[in-house]
Amino acid sequence: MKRNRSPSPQVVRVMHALAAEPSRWRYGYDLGAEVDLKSGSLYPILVRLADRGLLEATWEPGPPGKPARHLYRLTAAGLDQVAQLATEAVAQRPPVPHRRWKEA
Amino acid sequence: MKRNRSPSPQVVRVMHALAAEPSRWRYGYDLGAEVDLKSGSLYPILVRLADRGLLEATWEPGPPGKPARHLYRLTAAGLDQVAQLATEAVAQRPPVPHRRWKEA
DNA sequence: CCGATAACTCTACACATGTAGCGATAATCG
DNA sequence: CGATTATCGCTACATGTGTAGAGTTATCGG
Repeated sequence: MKRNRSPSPQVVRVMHALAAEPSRWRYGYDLGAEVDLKSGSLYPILVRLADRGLLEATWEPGPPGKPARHLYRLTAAGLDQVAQLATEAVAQRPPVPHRRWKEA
Repeated sequence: MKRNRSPSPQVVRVMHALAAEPSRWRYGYDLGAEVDLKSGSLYPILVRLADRGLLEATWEPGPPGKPARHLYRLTAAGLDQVAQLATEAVAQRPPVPHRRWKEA
C-alpha cells in the first residue's frame, strides 16, 4: 500500500533552504553543508523530492578534475508545499487532534 | 640549484605499472590501487613525471556526477627510462661505487 | 665528509556524487 | 489499540581528482 508520510524535520530543513531563494539552483554538497546533512541522507531526500515533482533537477558540467554538479530547485508544487508547511506550523496551537499532510 | 634525484621506489612502482602495457591510458585512482599509493602521494608523482616529459596526459570526459579522469601514459623517453632502470638493476651487483641516474 | 636545501613522500583535507544495507519510525487496516 | 510493513534516515563505503603543509631524504658544493 502507498503511504503518505508527513515531511520529516530533515526534509523540512532542505525545503526551507531551497525556499530561501527559490529561483536559485542549488547542489547537494552545498545544501548538505547548510542544512547539516551527510550525503547519504541528503541525496536520497533530494531524489525523492524530485520524484514527487517538488524539485526540478539539472546538471552543471563542472570543470575538469571535479565532478559535475547535480542542481536542484523548487517547482511551483514545491513552493506550495513549503507554504502549506508554514501554515500548519501556525495552526499547530489548537488541539485539533493530529491532522497531517494531505495529498493535493 | 637544480638537483637530480634517482627515482624513488614509489616512482619506480608507478613506472613499472605503466610500462606493463605502454599503449594503455591509465588514470590515478586505478593506478593508486594497483601500486598502493594514496592520492596525495600518487598525483604529485604523476604530475612531476609528466613535467619531465616521461608521461603524456589527457582528459577523459567522465559521466555526470563523477569527475573527469586524468589519463597518463609513458612517452618514449619514459619507456627508455624504465629500460634504463632495469639495466641498472642487473648492474647493481658489481661494486661500482654508487652510480646514479644520469640525465639523458 | 658535511651541511644547506631542493626534492620528495605522506597525512589530512576539500570537493562532489551516489549506493547498500540496517535499524528506526510511522501510516494504515483490522 | 496494536501489528504490519512501507518509507525513511544514517553509517559506511566507493569513485575520482587534487592541494596544503609537515616532515624526511639525499644531492651537490665546498
